[in-house]
Amino acid sequence: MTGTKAISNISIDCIIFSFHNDELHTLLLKWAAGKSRGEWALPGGYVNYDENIDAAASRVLKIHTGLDHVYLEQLKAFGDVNRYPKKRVITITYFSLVKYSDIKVEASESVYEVQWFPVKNHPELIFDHQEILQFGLNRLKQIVRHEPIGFKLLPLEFTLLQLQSLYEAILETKFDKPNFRRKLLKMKLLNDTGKKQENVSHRAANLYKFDLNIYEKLKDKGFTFDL
Amino acid sequence: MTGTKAISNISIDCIIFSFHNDELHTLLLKWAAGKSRGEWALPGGYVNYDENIDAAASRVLKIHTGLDHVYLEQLKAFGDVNRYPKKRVITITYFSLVKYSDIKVEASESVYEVQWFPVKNHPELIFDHQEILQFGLNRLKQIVRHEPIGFKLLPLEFTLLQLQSLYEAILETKFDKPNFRRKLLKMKLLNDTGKKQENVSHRAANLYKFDLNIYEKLKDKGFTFDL
DNA sequence: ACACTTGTAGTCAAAATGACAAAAAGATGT
DNA sequence: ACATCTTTTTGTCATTTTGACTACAAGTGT
Repeated sequence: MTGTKAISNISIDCIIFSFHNDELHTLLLKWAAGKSRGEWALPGGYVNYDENIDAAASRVLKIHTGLDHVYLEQLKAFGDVNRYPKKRVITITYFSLVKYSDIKVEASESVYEVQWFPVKNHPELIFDHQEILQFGLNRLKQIVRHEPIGFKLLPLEFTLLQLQSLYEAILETKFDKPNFRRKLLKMKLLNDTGKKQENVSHRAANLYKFDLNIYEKLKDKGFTFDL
Repeated sequence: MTGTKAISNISIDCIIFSFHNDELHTLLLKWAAGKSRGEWALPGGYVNYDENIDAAASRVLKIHTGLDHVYLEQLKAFGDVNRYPKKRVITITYFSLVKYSDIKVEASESVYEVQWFPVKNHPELIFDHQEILQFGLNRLKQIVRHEPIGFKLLPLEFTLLQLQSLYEAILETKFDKPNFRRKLLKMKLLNDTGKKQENVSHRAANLYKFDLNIYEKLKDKGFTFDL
């Protein structure tokens, strides 16, 4: 409470998910200073006294990705006594879904090394961050099946196969292509843009757009997105 | 850090759900001392320095219900700057599902008045507790549809109609009786106890028991409980 | 014996699902 | 220009699931 504005025992950690190369990725950073130099960790920071925790999470996210106004949702508070070795710190974790193309990873401060890692193949993480990431993955699996948020990981316009690959990566299953297409189109949540894929060496697929408005309307009428 | 073991800026609040009289209820308590005397609130308390947050939640739950080893899950951390008027306190909320018959409400300390209220008709709550309760209700709606936890609100042995009423209360819908029965029985998660209802002035219904073991096995094989 | 209440079984058309087959649309190479 | 290859897109079909009912069964209470 002297010069610092930060609350010393409450931190924020963010899992930042993106999807590219047919794999789900998460953004990790390597500490360049202090005792934990060289260790990989989730992006994080402390909550300030005059700052709501959601605002703190947004700030942390912005610092590390440059992004604002992104999907960001609280995951869980982790507060085991010894989760942080130096002192008792409870961390409130968030997870965020971003479009890979929106982020330029090299733009971060020089103190950190920042890198995307496939969630199925990433370096060891510091403290309880591995547990946090695992929890986030499970939560993502849950949510993605019952709410149409997968779209936030894709470009605005996408093909049905991209969408399918996304779900296959997250849910760790395979779908039948014609059936997946049928199911999604029947929901009427996708708008045909009329455009087609470009620069592919085969028949170009149609590009679709997710229509949030329609979804909101259907939801009011009792519709629930499922799988 | 002098005489008190409590961390002064991190609290716990619990939503305790139970089901009776065909309605979902939550346990509230009235403060008997201090500035907020006479106001209704969710059961809560502070986290101790040497205590994991989950343990703190269990302790709080036990203090107010006498119950141990109950379904208890973290809901969300609430941390708006001004949520608590006196100072900056972040509260980590939990929700619990208990069997009504397991709890004797009058057993609590004399400083509090403790009472069950239907979630659709309860007094005004202090601070942001109304928001917390609302969030908990929504979360319950979500979870109950995709995981078989509704059973934790019922006696060990229950009739299909009790189960149906429970779901109707939580989800705020009506189901067709024969269809609901068909669906649930097809899941094979209910064991017929052979016993029947007693002391009812009509045909006695069969009593069933939820089989957690079978559920775990099916889940491993990819089964998901749905609605 | 009768009505009354609630539980339980069964019917039936419509919709959804899962497993395919086949046609269509480009791109590429000869 | 043509055949070939790849991926998209459209269809088919048997099976399962759903939703809306009807009918029957088992008890109570009069």
